[in-house]
Amino acid sequence: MKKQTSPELETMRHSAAHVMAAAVCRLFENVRLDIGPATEDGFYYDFDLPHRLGPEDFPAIEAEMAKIVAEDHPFERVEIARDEARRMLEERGQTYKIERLAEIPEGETITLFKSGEFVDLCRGPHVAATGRLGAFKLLTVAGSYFHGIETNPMLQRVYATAQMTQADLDAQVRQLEEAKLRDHRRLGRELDLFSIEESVGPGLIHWHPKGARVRCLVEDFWRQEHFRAGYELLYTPHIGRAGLWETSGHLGFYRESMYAPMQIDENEYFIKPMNCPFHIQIYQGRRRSYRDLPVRYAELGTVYRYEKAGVLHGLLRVRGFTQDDAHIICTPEQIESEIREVIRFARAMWRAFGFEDIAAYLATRPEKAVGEEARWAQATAALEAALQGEGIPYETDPGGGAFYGPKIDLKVRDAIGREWQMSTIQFDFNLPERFDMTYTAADGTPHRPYMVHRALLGSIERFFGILVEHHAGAFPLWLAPEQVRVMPLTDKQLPYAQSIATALRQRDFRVTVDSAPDKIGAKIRQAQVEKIPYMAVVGGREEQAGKVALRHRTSGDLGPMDPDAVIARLQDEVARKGAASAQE
RNA sequence: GCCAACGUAGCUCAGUCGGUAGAGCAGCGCAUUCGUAAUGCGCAGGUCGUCGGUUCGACCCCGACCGUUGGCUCCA
Repeated sequence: MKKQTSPELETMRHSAAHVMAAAVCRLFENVRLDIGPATEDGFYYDFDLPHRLGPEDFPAIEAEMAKIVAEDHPFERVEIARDEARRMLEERGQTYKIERLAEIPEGETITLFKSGEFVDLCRGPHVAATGRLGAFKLLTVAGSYFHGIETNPMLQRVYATAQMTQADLDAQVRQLEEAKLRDHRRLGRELDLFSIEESVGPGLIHWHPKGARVRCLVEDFWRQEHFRAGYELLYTPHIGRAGLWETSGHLGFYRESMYAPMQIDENEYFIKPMNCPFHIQIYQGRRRSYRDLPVRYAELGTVYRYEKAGVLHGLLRVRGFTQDDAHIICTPEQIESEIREVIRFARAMWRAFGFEDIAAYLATRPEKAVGEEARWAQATAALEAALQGEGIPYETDPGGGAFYGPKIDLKVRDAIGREWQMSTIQFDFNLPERFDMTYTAADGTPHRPYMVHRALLGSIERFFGILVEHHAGAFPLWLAPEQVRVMPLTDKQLPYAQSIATALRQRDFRVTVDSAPDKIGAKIRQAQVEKIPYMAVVGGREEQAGKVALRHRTSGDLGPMDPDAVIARLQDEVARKGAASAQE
């Protein structure tokens, strides 16, 4: 996957951030600056000032920026000694900048950038002069902790965007509008897929019939593919005793994400934030031989995690969700082929759902880690070899792994170019130790198995949200909650319409009949709004000929067809799954 | 949790200066039986997020709480 912004654009955006900061300094008193980088789709600048910035300030700031652009100040790069920089910042009361200065490593050249009266400690680069900015627009203001640390003071961050030309900016605004139309929260309500009820609680999902139907289809497919790939499926409880979570270590380092315990008889129980301890119990239920390995346990396990109120977001970030979890327990000899299988599996799964563009991130051993170095090395090598063997482009994040093992995260790109991380393949050197997991090797002695957590879809809730956005609510035929709507032109064709619906239902299609006394145009509009893939219009002509006039939601009128031909066409499209949807 | 904005009918939104609310769509009823994205007429629908305060009087002003949105942090 390639970056979507060019270095020129980034430079221009960063320069725009300086201009915005300069404008804010002109308009308000006592502005202390932090930093103003370019981002993937714009830029921001963090300030601390007594005035509370709000959208009502934007027109003035934008106007001042336009003035600075018109003044066309050159961006002047000045190298400066550290002491001198410090003195200058102290004079100006730029406390955040002084801290930033202290973080610059010894020996690195310190530079300032001047544009008119505005001076900022900055590495650059910048455009030649403030007159060289493209089109820009302020977007929102948000709070942001200095350095992103909660105990630090909160700064005011102004988000903005900039493009080389006004046309590009307009295009970006259109793209934002497009994303808004695809928003799964909006479509979830409009298409009656799911809801979140204030009376029940935030972050808790209610699947309505249509959403539940899609989920069911996703899960059926998921189960079928897992059996085919040699997994065993498990169901495990939703709660477990405190002792279990002590052994697993969750109460030690994960407690703030777990819900308060409940007292049952004399014991404390916790609702599960993860499925792993239960799977391990099943593994531990009897002695395991090397001949039993690999063990592949999979579960659509619903877990509950406390998420801070401010981070909840539709289906993408919730408090109760269903992981498509699996644990692979295997010998050292098996790990490479097992990882490779998982990657293949993930890719096939994504393809079925219409996602082709995949990239990977390999995260290696952090400073603080458990487990022997040799195991880390072997596991990391296995992950890398599998990525190379499967020809998946990847970036390495050195030291980015969890303390308990290295991992690969797989990201997919959706229909409008956004990247989503869902699959994760994660070694765990911690739990096998804590639970003292073993298998008996060929030599009769106990050995410690390797354990891998993996999720393909991530969470069913989140995956469903992404699926809705990817397809803009127009599910491919195999997933559509309603696949065909039969529409009699008048009441006279109602019995014939029913017979067509029955014939399709007998072939397992999801069909309804629109028997409302509306005109055909209104029925079609309704079905289009509901994003139903096929409409079967039946009037007097069709009834006479024993046909239906098939209409597709994007291709339009397909003309009269024999019911058998319709069935053959739909069966073929269902069989092609994601491949079919890509053509739409 | 923190910063900011927001919360009016099922949905989208209007509501002037403080004098207890209105539209479109959806719903329901009646009429219409129609050829590929909206047939007409009528009816009904609200503790203005919740609680408290100010006021003769609060959708409107103030406070607290709940929720939503955009961020910060973290992640599936």
